[in-house]
Order: sequence, then structure tokens, then C-alpha cells
Amino acid sequence: MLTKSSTELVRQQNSALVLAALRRAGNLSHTEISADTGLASATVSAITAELEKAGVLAKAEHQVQGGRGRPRVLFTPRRDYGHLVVVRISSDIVQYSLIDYGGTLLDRFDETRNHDERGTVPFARAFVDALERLLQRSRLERDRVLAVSISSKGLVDSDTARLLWSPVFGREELDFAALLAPQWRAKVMLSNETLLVAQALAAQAERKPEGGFRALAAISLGHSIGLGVARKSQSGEMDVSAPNFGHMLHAPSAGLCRCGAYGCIEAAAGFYGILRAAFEVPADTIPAKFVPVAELDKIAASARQGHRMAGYAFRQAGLALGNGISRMLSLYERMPVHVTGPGIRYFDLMLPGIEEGLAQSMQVRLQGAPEISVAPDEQRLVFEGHLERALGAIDADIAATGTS
Amino acid sequence: MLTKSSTELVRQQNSALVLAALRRAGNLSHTEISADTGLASATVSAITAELEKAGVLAKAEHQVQGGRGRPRVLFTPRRDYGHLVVVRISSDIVQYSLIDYGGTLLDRFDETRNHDERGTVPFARAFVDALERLLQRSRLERDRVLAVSISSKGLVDSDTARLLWSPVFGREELDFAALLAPQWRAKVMLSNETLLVAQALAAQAERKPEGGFRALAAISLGHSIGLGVARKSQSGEMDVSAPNFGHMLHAPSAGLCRCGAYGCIEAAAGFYGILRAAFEVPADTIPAKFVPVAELDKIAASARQGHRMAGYAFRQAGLALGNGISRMLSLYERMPVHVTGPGIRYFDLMLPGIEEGLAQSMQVRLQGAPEISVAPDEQRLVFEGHLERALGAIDADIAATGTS
DNA sequence: AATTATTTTCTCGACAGTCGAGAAAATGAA
DNA sequence: TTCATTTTCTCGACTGTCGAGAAAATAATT
Repeated sequence: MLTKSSTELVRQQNSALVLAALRRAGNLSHTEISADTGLASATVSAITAELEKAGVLAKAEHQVQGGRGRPRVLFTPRRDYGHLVVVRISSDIVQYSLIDYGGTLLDRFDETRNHDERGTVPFARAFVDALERLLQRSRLERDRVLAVSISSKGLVDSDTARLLWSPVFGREELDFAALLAPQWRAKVMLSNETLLVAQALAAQAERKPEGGFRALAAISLGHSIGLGVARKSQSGEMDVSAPNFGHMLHAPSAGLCRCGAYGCIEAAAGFYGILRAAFEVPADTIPAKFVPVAELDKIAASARQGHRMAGYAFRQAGLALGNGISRMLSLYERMPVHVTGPGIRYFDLMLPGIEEGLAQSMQVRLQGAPEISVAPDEQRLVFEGHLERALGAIDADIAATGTS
Repeated sequence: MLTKSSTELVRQQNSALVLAALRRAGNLSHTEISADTGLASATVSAITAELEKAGVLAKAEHQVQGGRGRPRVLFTPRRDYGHLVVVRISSDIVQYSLIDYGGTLLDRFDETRNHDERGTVPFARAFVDALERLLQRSRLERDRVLAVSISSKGLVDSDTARLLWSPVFGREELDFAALLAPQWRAKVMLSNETLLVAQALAAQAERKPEGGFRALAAISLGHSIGLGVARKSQSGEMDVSAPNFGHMLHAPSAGLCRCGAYGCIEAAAGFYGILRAAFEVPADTIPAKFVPVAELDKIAASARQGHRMAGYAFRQAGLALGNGISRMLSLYERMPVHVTGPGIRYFDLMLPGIEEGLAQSMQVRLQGAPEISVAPDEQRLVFEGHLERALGAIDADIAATGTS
């Protein structure tokens, strides 16, 4: 159902518009804001005055020189308006970063995960401690942190910030909002890792001048398989989601997956799946907990030298991906696919299988195969996605609550 | 990107809100509108006065009696504000209906499709002629028709009203907007048939008092397989789409599909797929153009008597559906599934296969199987979906253009 | 050095819209 | 006939956007 609208909502929307423009560009003058947003000059004055009084914006000290006429004064987000904590959880390390409202990195450290102690309880304790440490190192009060943005692989409920299923904790749920609930006033956000990659790539694509961005998919290859989809809705909003692609059904022949089901895409295209196929281990053996990359490098080397089973393993992995992508395109729409993650080192070995898997479907026969490109540096993209998403959420919050 | 807002847009949004409330309820008094929409009484006065002047609304002649105090006056859409034409294209007939702005059916006739003359050109001529006939029978001027809403099975581009792929015309495209472009000022809308079923079911679910509707899927079983998905987006808008489910890849074993690809869901679960499996015809034979329902009834009867291959055929069909649904749920979210179409007569025979196909996936193991229910009377649902969608679009248009 | 041209920013009044409060209207009951 | 009750309508206050033009600040010109 639609919801009622009022003049205050108009201001909220337009404030958000100004903040978004400023976020994209870094700093803009009065006239540039007006041109960018389409708002009248008088309206821009009203909004910037309000935001300046609230301490969100400030006039930049360096002014641009040159040209005649009254010099422009640049508005820019006030870096000390607040702070953001980003936590990247991966299978081996957890990375904690402190960022200011302007988007610049202030501090960062990694904690290596202790593989002996399993379960969410010790992890939760370490997590809360690490956040405190991040504050202390920068002598920052807890309430200056406006948002804590967390990412992990796996299935996530972004509304409530609960981790529903993850490669690390399995079905043990982890409720990050509850973890920080009484002490922290910060907004707690939890996102799937590959969703953030899609978010970052979509933001990059939108910044390109040629425009016309509609949709894009990001696939992360590694021990597990992730998918993020970013699509522009009719209303112009960017709609990002992380479907459960890795454990979508591929074919029973893919064998036992570590999630307990049979035939997941991951069981064929994840690192342990490739290993299993290459060594001709029966497909119903319980998957290896962890596969060192060196191990896979060896298989890849022998595949490149023409070893039959090694090549077959990568081809089967590609086939699972290709079929899965074709199904994804059938259910959404044709869109470019960006492949990322540690598995891209074997992309050349998988590509023939991917293409074969794609070609089988009607969708691809009708509309053509999607563009597939490799996006290296997954970690940077995840971090960019964090910034994009968390700072955007903070901006939306500012616009919503106004100066009050 | 967000788009700029203004006070006029607020009025537009609130007018749409009033029209939607009135559309749902049929007629409402001033106070009821205010309660329903959350708008202040004064605002309701302003909006209804404007719409009344524009001839969209009128005060109903019968007033409700009883109770003391000033009697309520009911507002209702003016039936003669404009008209709507609904065209349902199915494989054997094309049904033309004339509806007024109040949503009541004024006239209807069917044209049986001539199976001898193939191709879009003769069809297009017959289509345009039939529309003219519909006007003449009710002595209606062409410009009184505000929208022409068309439905067909197959792949549709709803933005441009082009039919991209259909069971009847194959890859021959059909551009309905261009067909009526110069002569008709009506808005031309083209929707996938099962999308409309999903739209109608979602509207029903939303009207239920318990509320909390999130998403739903409709699957149509017949010669071909259709899927419609309705989901409520964060912004509260209903987002309806018709993914290419019937030709999503199931498994190569499903055999040759009439679309030319191998392994589509339809090739296993469509009527001709079931026929082929039951008679053990090689899976790469070109599918029958048309399968009479009597033929399938016979197979179903022998399956119910325990005939092995007949039972197997339906089970395989169910398996294809179950796997497909599980993949759909992996890519979207858990949601109830409504099954409709002529194939529901065999639903009991397919259900075991469906359940087996669902149970294989991690998604279902984790979140449980979706509720599956049978929705008879597909044609009525399609028609309701037409009304819901087309009258809603007309209302949105009225709100957008205002009185001007 | 003073003036002029140019560009940017700011300010003012007009206009569109929503809202709350209370007046006006319309009816049944006393 | 008067009073109570309920609904509808109207008025003034408030929030917000917009266009036009004033004010500000600088470079170029005389």
C-alpha cells in the first residue's frame, strides 16, 4: 500500500538528495548542488543552512580559484560529524576498521580467528572486545559511532541483523543487533559479503557517464560460492540482494554439500567440490573442512598440463556455475556478471564449463549470453560496498530525523 | 538515484491514496476516507473536491440510513468516467471484454483462434477488428477507452507492451503498442497471464485483515508452465513479475522442449512432456503441437490404477516443478505457492514428485517447505488481475495528471 | 584607482499543500 | 421546539518549493 505524504516528507527526500549528491562528489558548490539535484537555488540554500546548523555539512576551507565572478564556496560533509565501524568476517580473519563520516579510514586491525574454539559464544565475546579496543585506540566515545556495518558469507536477515547460516557457524544463529543492543546507540547493519561487492560494482557503474545502468550480478568463487544482485527498481531505487545461490540446487550428481543437502552448486563449484572431483573421491563423502589454496593450485597446474580428471573437475565446476547463472537470469533478467573471489585464479579452467552450462538454457539462446568479466580485489570491493551502504544509511537517517 | 520532490508530488501521491482506498472499498464517506488513508479531514475535502470537479468521483445517490447525526455522504468512482478493454489471449480463443471505470463488466465476446493461419500478421488484423467491434456494440467512441489491457502466456516486455516469446507465435515478436499507436489514445498494457494471477492473489491476501503479506508465487500448469511472483518491496509497493520459469533449465534428462532448448521445466512438466514420458517416446523427439486434455486424462486414469510408466511421468513432472520451485525460493525468499491452471486436475499425481523435488534443496531443509495450495478458476483470477492492474494504472494516471 | 562585467550566493514574496480546530449542517431523540 | 450527536466544511497557521532579483565578491577594463 502507498503511504501518506506531507510537506515534511518532501524536505526529507530533498535533504537526502543533497546529501547523496555530496557523498558522490565529495564537495560541491551551491550552484553545483542545484544543478545536480534539480532543486531550485533557494531550496538548496534552505537545506544546506539546516544541515550546516546541524553540524552535518561545513564550507570547505580551500576554495577553488580562477574565473571571474564571486568565488564558489564548497560544501563538504563534516568528517567529525560521526564515525562508522566496519567489520569484515572471513573464515580465517576478522578485520575491524574505523572510518569517519567523510569516508576516510582512521584505524584498522585484523584478528586471526581461533580455529580451536568453535561456536558463536566465544566469537561474540571477541567481537565485542575488539570493538571496544577500536574505540580506545582512537580515544573515541562509544556514542560517536553512528553505525556498525558487518559482513559475512552466508545467509543473512538484513532487517534484524541476524546471521542465519554461515560457512563458519553453520545453523548456529548470531544476532548482532542484540549483541550491541543496550550499550551502543549505533545502527547495526549486517550484509552478505557478495551483496556488498554487487553494491560497490553497481555504484561504480552508476557513476559512469554513459548511464543506463539496469542490473548486475556479482559471483564470488572460493571455498563457498556467493551471489549478489543489484537492480534498479522502477522507482529509481537501487535494490540489492544476496540470494542463496551457493546452495541452490544444481544436480544430484554434484554430491554431498557441507550444508548437509545433496547437489548444491557449491558442492560442485566450491573448492572442496573441485578437490573431490579431481581425486575421484566418492561424491557422498563428507567434505573437507578447509582446503588450502596450494592444494587447488596443484590441481589447476595438472589440469593445465592436460591431466584428465583435474580438467574434468574444473569443467564440472564451471558447468554448475553456468547452469546456476542461466537459472538466475531466467528468474531475473539479462544482466552482466562479475566474477570475483580467490577462485578467479582458476577462471580460465572453468570458463569452458560455464559457457557450456549457459548455452543449454532457452534464456541464453533467446537473449544471448551475458557479459562475464573478472573483478579482482574482492576485499577492496567489499570494503567499498560497506562504505556505500553504511554511509548511505547514515545520510538517510540524518535526512529522516532532520535537525531535531 | 532518488528524484526530487515537491508539494505538487505530495498532492499526487495523496490523490492516488484516496483513489486506491475508494477502489478497494467501492464507496466511502469523507470520514472513512480520512481514517483509511490517515489524511486529515481538511485534506480529504480538498482532494475529493478536486476529483469531483474532474468528473472522477461522484457522491453516491443512496445514502446509508440509521444512526443520529448528520448522515454520511458516500463517494464512489463515476462509472462513466471512462472505459477499459481487457483482452485475454489463450491458445484456442481470444476473449474481449469491455469494463467501465467502476469495474463492472459491460460486454464480452470470444473469438476462436484460427489454427490454420499462423503468424502475427493475420492475428494483428483480427485483433484490431475485434476492438472496433467491441466499441460498435456498445456505441462507444474510441477515445472513451482509457486503457487496453492484454494478457498472454510467454515472455513479455511490459514497459513497451511487446510480446517477446509466446507459445503461439514463438519468437515472432508482436508490438501491441505500435498496433494501436496512432488511432487509440488508450494506454496499452501487456502482461503475462500468470503474473496477473499472482497480482489477483496478492490483492486478495492484502485485503485479509490479518495483514502481514510479504510475498507469494503463482504457478500455472498446462501445456506450458507459467510463474508469477508478487512481492512487497521495502517502500510498500507491490512488485509483480513473471520470470521465465517454464523454460528455466531443469535437467538435461527432461529432453527437447518446443522452444528448441533441452531440459526446460516445461519439457518435463508441460502436458506434452508428461505425454512423452508416459509413452516412453525418446526425449529428443519434437514435441506435439497440441495435446488434447482427454489424452492426458487417460494417462492420469491409468496412473491412478497403478500403471507404472504413467505414474512415473507425473512423478517426473512433479520433480521438475519441485526442483524449480526450490530454486526460485533460493533466489527470492520463502513464500507460499499457489498452483493453478488446467493441470491442477493431476495435482494429486504430481504432489509426491513436487515434495521430493523440494526436499532436496538446502533452502527447504533450512526454512521448511513452502505452503502449497490449489487455486481453481484460473481464468477468473486472470481477469481480476487485469482489473486490479489496469484500473490501478488509470487511477495513477489521474492522480499524476491532476485536473489540468 | 575606479568602474564595469561576470558569476555566485542569498533573500523575499508568491504559490501549493497539509493540518488542527472549530463552525456549520443535518438528523434523531427528548 | 430544543438538544445531542455526528459528519462535513472552512479558516488560519505552518511547512515547503520556486522564480526573480538583490547582494556579494572577484576579474577585466578603462
